[in-house]
Amino acid sequence: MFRGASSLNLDVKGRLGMPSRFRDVLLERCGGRLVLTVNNTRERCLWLYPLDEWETVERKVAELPSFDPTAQELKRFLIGYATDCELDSAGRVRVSPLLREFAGLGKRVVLIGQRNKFEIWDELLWNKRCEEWLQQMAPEGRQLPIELESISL
Amino acid sequence: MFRGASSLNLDVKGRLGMPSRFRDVLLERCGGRLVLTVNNTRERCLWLYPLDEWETVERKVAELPSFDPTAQELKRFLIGYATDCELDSAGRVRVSPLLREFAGLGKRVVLIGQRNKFEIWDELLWNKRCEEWLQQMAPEGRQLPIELESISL
DNA sequence: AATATAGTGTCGTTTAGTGGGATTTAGTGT
DNA sequence: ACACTAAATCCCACTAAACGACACTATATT
Repeated sequence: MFRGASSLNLDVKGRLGMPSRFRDVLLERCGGRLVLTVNNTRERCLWLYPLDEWETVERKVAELPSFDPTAQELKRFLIGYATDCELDSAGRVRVSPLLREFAGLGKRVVLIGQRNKFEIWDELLWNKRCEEWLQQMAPEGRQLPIELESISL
Repeated sequence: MFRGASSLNLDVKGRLGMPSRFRDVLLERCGGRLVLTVNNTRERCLWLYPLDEWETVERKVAELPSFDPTAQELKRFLIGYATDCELDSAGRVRVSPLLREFAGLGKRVVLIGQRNKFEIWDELLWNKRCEEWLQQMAPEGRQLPIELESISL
């Protein structure tokens, strides 16, 4: 399972070097074959899946009801933007201009491990969202969803 | 279980020496393998878990509902920033620049034992918050949550 | 007072991260 | 079908940061 944040930069050719701690795992698990797509749910970032994991996700999404507009859109974006890619000899993946544009990726990006996948954010955007999140959390009387009220970490 | 506060400093490379009283326990319990992440709930500090303990926490967080925005963000931060680390030969852990920045850690930090985990604070921030807490606790008629009303210390 | 040990700083080696050039491939127009 | 252009891929090289080992100092302990 993937975790941890890394601050990285896209080079002029749009390549993103995966942190070395993930390379061996990815090579062994799926031969370095990955799928890069967009996250169109609330946040503007990219999702990076190992190929095998992607395939189960894709199946799940494909099976959503065909007449629900929300499901349709999810399907259209998630599957529509999904791009196969492979780690090069230096452990990098290429991020196409289309995907870069969608997520507003500049030179500096942040890679966030999220268990079965990674999220890729523009660094400025990520920092901005961090600030917003922390401010939202601050108020004393904040209403928390029921599951969080009682969680102990 | 971990208790007690220590005032320590990060060296120029961002390494933090664990107080010796914890080293043997940590080595024995989880081979010195730890997970360092952010606390994004109201306070700005880092959390340091023994690997085994972290895994149960991660599982709890991962199981939160996927469509609740608050739970989503909790997951994004807690798991997103979680960094595996290991005690070096001198009993130190490296704190990445990203994590240092998030928690505003300067040279002087405070390590607080909190039973199943540690908290790591910038010392100045910690002192400031201590003052604030002490002042908040003072008022006589302060409203306590129901669970605290009846606790016996 | 002498010894041990915790805490911290420093040095040298390794490797991760990144940039750049050369070759190949694909796309486009004539 | 061929040529031309642009982009993608491969390969090598450089730099800076991470890692491991060692050393020093101050505090605590016998």
